[in-house]
Amino acid sequence: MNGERSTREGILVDLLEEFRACGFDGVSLSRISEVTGLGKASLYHHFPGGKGEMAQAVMSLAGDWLESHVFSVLEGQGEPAVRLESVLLALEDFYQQGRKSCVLDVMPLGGGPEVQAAVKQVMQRLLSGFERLAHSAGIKKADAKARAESTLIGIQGSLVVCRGLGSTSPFLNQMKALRKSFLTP
Amino acid sequence: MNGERSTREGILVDLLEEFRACGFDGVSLSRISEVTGLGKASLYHHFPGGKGEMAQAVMSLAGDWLESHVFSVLEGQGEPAVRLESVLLALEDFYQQGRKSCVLDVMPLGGGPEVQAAVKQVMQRLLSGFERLAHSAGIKKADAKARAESTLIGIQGSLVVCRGLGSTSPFLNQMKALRKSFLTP
DNA sequence: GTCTATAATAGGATAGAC
DNA sequence: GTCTATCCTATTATAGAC
Repeated sequence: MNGERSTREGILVDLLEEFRACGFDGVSLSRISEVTGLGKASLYHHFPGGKGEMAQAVMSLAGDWLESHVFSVLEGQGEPAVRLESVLLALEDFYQQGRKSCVLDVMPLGGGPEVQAAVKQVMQRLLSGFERLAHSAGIKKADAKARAESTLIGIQGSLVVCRGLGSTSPFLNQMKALRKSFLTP
Repeated sequence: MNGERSTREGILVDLLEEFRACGFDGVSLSRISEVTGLGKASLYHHFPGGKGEMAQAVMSLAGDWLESHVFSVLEGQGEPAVRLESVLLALEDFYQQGRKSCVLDVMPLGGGPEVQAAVKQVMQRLLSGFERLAHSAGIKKADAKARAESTLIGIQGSLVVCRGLGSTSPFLNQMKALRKSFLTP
């Protein structure tokens, strides 16, 4: 159960944790009822659309978080190296050094068309954001695009491998590699 | 429904497709009954342990496939470049150029301890196999280890991104990158 | 080995009182 | 806004005939 009980925002924090830990199909309303401390009927008061709406709201929350911690930095101004470091620190925090899975990985299966559309949109924005960061550091367009794709792949893949191995080092190694080579010509 | 109907092997091929498309929690026995053309009771004849045993059997099938198409090559003899190409072709076929998800990604969530152990074991074997291939091409141990990890991450990550974007190019780009740089000093 | 039928449970969702 | 109680359906699983 979260600190901010009973507000939609407080519930959403719990929902995000559950959904990214178990995936859409792996989360049950009974379980959500437990972790939030709210009865099922109360959950339907906050999310009349049921589990599907909860999933969409979680994607929306993740999108908001990315907006303020990642997109705004990637698409903003300032030293490329500083912006990169800021984004990587945010990601390390969000994924808890590789202990937590990514909603972009676990939500599409079973999540319905709206969730899948949200996943696609977020991935595209991440790609263009990283591309822009690389480009603003003087890296040529085609190369910047390739680096952005490799970066998204590296984040997602390392989280998958961390989950499979029960280790955080693949993610941490990946972050290290990005620091070393993302902006290097 | 598969060609080899009613044999455990034939059923398993269908099971693999379902499980990797929907994940453990996303697959229902009704659905399995549909795609195999067998009644639920018949499924329990082949897999007395139910859904959990089916999942373990699928991991086992995937393991067998990897054994003959990937592990045996990575751990075998021959020109490194030839072995690499052989493995990459096998993977492109298995994942249908990026259209199919990997069980190592989608099965751990909900799959139970046995499935998770199988995932871990397979990932470790892939890591040591790719490391060995790199090492046999004259790449130093630490570098070979890092390349192996990046390779597994690249495969898993690109499949996640393909699924999210509804495109096969991330996976195909990743394969191209491996061909270009995995064995390059 | 496969079927029909059925049990037992869990899941998502709603009604209506407070 | 939250609760208890309930509904309906889907799900996993089994029994027993053929």
